[in-house]
Amino acid sequence: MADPRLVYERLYARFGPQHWWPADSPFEVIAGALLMAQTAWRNAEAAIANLKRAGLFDPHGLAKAPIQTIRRLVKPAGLYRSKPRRLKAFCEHLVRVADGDLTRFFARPFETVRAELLSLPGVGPETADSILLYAGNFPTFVVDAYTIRIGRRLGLFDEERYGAVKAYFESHVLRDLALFREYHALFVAHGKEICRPRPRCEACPVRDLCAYYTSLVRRRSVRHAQR
DNA sequence: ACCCAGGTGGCCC
DNA sequence: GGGCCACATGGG
Repeated sequence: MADPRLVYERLYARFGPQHWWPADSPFEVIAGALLMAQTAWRNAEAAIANLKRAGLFDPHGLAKAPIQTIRRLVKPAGLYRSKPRRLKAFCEHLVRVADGDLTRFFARPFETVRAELLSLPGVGPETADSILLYAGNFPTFVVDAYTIRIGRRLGLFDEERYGAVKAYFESHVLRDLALFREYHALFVAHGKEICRPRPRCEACPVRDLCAYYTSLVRRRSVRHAQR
């Protein structure tokens, strides 16, 4: 079975450092995480740009702004009936518990912050962990659709449940902030370019480790032999 | 004209 | 716990 540390080395060698999360402040990481769900990143990016242009890109401002105003600005991110409310709800919460100060917000025990995030609307496990890892500097492993697809195809695990996949990486990879950040980012890079719904295995840097590819080749050679 | 994207919540069994 | 579905936009 493939070693997840070796997979990391290969992906890093192929794709290089990803400089993730793509944002210039912790608050932008959070806004991005909330607006990104089920949407191409460029659309979440456009929504953030609109908020910035409108001078409405800060916790206090968004906590006070009318939902209609936020809706108009974040429209390119889609799901406009839920995302504006999620963004506003987070900001209201942040203002309430930490006067809008993210440093204070994160200066509490990991489990406390994680449970709080999960209680907010639109914040599920992936969004919560992304925020904790990339904005809060907590070494917690982020699992997304790419992580599950790639891990399953490689044969690392046969699991789809968020907690189970997260536990797999946290027990098989050294718990390190920079490493966890880079690993997740590399999964996304690999998933976007290679390990897609229709995979491009010819260009895959880990295909020799991959259970999916191995069985693909086996089927192919059987068919060839039958001719 | 489809299919897809770095999910989440609601509802049912 | 699992299975299914709606949600909305913009790009391939």
